[in-house]
Amino acid sequence: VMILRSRFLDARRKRRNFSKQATEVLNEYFYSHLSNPYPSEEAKEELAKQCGITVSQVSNWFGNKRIRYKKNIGKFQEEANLYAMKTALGARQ
Amino acid sequence: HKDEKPELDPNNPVANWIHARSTRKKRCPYTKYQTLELEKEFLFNMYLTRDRRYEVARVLNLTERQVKIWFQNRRMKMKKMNKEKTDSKEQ
DNA sequence: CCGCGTCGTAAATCATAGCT
DNA sequence: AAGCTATGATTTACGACGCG
Repeated sequence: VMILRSRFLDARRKRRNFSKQATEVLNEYFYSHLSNPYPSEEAKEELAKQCGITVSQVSNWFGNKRIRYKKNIGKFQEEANLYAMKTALGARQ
Repeated sequence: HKDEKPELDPNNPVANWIHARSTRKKRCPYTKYQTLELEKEFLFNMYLTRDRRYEVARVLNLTERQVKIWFQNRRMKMKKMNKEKTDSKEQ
């Protein structure tokens, strides 16, 4: 318990980038809902659980992602194609 | 197919997103002094009376609308902080 | 109908983690 | 190691909707 507690406090003191896997999950949702990338509260909770982050952090991530994507779609084209392909392959099974 | 969304323009995915109106005032960060005074007022009471709002706005050179919105945002911030505190407490 | 409440968000900005 | 950029968080400002 103390370990978990101190880990939480440390995490607040020092921001860490999210794990590769977490970012993967968030990007998959983002690009597979590109025409409406606004997860419901329930969807946010599910994403938070999958990513091991809080719902607030999921909201922050989507807010940042939407505005940064919109501001420079070209920069994200490669990433968009990658995840589009990923979900297309995933949909086959 | 599971295309339940009426995709209007596949070439412009952003078209359907929420966009701020062009008339929206650009965000203008408040000074340390303004923020400090607003925090002091918030400590005094989380909700403004009409004449406190007028007075705070006058002293800080903000509009009454800005002061009103600052308090609204500040209450939401407090709520978020409380939630995080209680969330970490249980288990 | 008004005015202020919350909720969710846009957009700008802040802070700094982590590359190059 | 320094500088730079990407990334997560926070700060203003609204739109949508609710209540009295």
